[in-house]
Amino acid sequence: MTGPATGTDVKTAPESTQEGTLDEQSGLPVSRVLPAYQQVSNQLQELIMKGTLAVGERLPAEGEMALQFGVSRSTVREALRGLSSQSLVHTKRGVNGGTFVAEPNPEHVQTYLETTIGLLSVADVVSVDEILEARELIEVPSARLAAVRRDEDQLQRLKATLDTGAEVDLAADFEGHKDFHVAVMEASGNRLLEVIARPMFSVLRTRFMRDRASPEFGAAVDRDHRDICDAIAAGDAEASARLMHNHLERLRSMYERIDRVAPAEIDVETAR
Amino acid sequence: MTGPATGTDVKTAPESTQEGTLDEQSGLPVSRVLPAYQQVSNQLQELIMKGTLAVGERLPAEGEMALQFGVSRSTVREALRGLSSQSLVHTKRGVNGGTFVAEPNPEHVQTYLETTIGLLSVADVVSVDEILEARELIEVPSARLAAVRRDEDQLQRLKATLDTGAEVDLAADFEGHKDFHVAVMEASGNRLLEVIARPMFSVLRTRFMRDRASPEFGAAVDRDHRDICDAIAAGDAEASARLMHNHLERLRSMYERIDRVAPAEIDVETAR
DNA sequence: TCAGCGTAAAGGTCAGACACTTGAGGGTCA
DNA sequence: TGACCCTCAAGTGTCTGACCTTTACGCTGA
Repeated sequence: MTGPATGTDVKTAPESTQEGTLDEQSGLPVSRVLPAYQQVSNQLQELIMKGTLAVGERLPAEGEMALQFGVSRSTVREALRGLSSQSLVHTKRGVNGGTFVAEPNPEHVQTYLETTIGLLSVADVVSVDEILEARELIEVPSARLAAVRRDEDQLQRLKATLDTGAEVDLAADFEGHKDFHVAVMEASGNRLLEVIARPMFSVLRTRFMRDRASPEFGAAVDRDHRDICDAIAAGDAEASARLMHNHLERLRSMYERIDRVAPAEIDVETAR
Repeated sequence: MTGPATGTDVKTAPESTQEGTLDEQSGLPVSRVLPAYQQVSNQLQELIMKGTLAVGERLPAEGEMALQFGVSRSTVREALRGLSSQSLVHTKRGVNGGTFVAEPNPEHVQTYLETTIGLLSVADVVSVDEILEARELIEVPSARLAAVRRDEDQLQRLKATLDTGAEVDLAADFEGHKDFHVAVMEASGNRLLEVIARPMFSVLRTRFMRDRASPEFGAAVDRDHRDICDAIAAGDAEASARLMHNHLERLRSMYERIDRVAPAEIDVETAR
């Protein structure tokens, strides 16, 4: 079993700890000792990152870890809460319950990025323009890749996001619009890009509600989507990229119009 | 003041809670009630995201929150640990200490992404190829943007990453290589892209150690950097993009060669 | 064979106590 | 008057030890 904690008494190790802030001989606002829960958390995180604790492996029970680290169970629990909110571990109750090393999961990353980019955006650390630009940088080449790589399955799913016809209600329609872009990302065959791009959609969608968009606009968006889909289906990489570019330009102009009318109206739900 | 917690007794609200897993009528592995610390954490997070709790604002003391939420202090602390490990809050000890809503900070996001992408990579959820591809998608247009947007300051910093001459030791040299790419990202003027791209550098650097690269290779890399820098200085967008593309191709071929020799050797520190 | 029950292991929660940090305010001395 | 030190209090950090809740597993009896 080789318990993960190597009997390192946490308390007796306040030597070379570094904090989130500056340190290094300018020692002004830095308290030399990290809280015990931080140290425990760091040590466990390191063990996980190094692979010493394999994915899926069960950590010792909280009480045992407390003994091994030489701290109380509460301290261990606080450390664990931090790790679990980073999705590095997850816990199960009951017999055969315990704390397990979580398998890395893109969805968690997306959730995190969504809230974080959202916060960066409302705090104006990054502007909507920057998000739009980043989105374009990623989505245009993605469309190009999708045209070349998409398999039959992905193409079907892509088409399915358009198949809602014209008679469905607006809400579902706009959900479909988002799904379209997600489907393109998926067809691009690069999961990392997908993980990064999806949160951007969400943030933009949250910042601008769809209700501002006119029906004609919605129709234009729909047409764009169909054109892009056709290009991807035909395997025409350049056309896909070009059409996606134009499409995003259209969206950008809409965002800008909305932003002029109601600058930075936050948290209103839905939009494209 | 309006305490953030609206007196909602956590315990009396196990109704429509949803868990991270499935729910919705397939109720097999889902326990209906979220742990109290989760509920507290969720409520606080919502207050922060909605802006009800402003950035920099101080939350009530742990004991007070415990009263307001109707839970024990330990439960509140566990909730807080989760939030603080997501960098949503931070705590300070001493008089005038407490828990404060953290201002969104790109560095935290980068740290998180670095560990996460690293894990996704070693777990083979995303391949090195995908990271390289994503990097290229982001860095090539970034070079293009940098050529157009860079101000004098950024240009100086960019040049500074090259100025190490030829006589410095290898380690510093390779640090400089990384700095070069960071400087290009910075000159692109899009902080979101920077936040996303930097962790990719780090992950790649961690997966491949520099020692495998021959000296001639290092020289070639250096030449590439200088050429790119010149193009950016000249404001030649297309040349910048093209040169960056070629440069990344060169790097990719190196990564591939290394990977053939020593597939997936992890955590050896340094590389380009 | 199978339903039902009991049990024990492990996480979840609580209460209360004490230790440690650190800014503020006041007092002292030059 | 001004610099320094001391003390105090608020608030986080940590510990202890108890009890509750969840849940897989195995035993028991029909």
